[in-house]
Amino acid sequence: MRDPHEIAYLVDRFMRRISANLHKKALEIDTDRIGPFGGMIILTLSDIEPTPMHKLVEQMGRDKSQMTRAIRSLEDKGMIERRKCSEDGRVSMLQLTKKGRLFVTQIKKVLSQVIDEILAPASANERRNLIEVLRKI
Amino acid sequence: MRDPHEIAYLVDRFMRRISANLHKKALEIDTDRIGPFGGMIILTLSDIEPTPMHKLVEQMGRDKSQMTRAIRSLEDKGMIERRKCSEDGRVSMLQLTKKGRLFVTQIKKVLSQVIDEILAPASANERRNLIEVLRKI
DNA sequence: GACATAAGTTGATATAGTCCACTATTCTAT
DNA sequence: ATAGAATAGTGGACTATATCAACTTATGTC
Repeated sequence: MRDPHEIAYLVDRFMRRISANLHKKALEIDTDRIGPFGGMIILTLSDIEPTPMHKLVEQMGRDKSQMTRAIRSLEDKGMIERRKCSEDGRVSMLQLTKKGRLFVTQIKKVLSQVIDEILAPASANERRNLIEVLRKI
Repeated sequence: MRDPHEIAYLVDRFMRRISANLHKKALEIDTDRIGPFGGMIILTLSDIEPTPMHKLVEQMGRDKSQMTRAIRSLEDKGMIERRKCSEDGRVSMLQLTKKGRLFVTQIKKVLSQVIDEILAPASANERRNLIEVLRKI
């Protein structure tokens, strides 16, 4: 690695481009003002639901108090449902509502466009490798 | 690409791990409470200084008003110097102070440790490819 | 010189992240 | 069986980042 910080810089740029492009394109579908963080939660949830909150926190690497508030906001907007876990009185199980699931399909559509645009300069092979390495680490 | 959002998710995780690990290790050297954004600015600046502010804004993909404030804060902490450009009365030229440059060498040291740890599971070849693809896009 | 444009600043507001203390459960070891 | 540790989630206070629009000053253009 030539410059130790170059990779941090590149990854930051990459993430930032995704956010910026997504923001532009998602304005029309994000009628409830879910925002990027909310969108990320819903996407993650769609992979692992139903799930207790602490799993989501772990998966996303966020602070739990932050998650509490974000979840409540999404609940208020009708995207997420929470119910008490019967086996463990401490945990809330989270899952998407019908509205939430519909929203997920919309975000995925837009997101895949955005990612596709950004990855355009890379060959199919390079993309595969990129994803593989990212998974590994 | 199997899941359109997987890559966004992976990149986010990657960036987040860098930030979190860096945060832990950088507490001792960040005596002035520069913070992650400030650190990023100083690193970027070390590559392109001296530079007008709008170049920095462009390079980092941030909002210019945000940059104004961050720069002033770094100036107050003695990391950055700004002087008027003689050719164009509108632009401020930015460059690191001696203190700023010293700080850069410290961050780089810590950052390279962090990146190295995170990239540990990837082979040298994979790392090279990763960086190359990121540069391309 | 009138006018559009660009660099940077300021204000207001919104969103995200951090840290700590707290409650209510559940687990563990005696 | 129960005292004490650990875990899931909540709430408060605070800081850091981000966004957007209005504004000032200086440059370029016609």
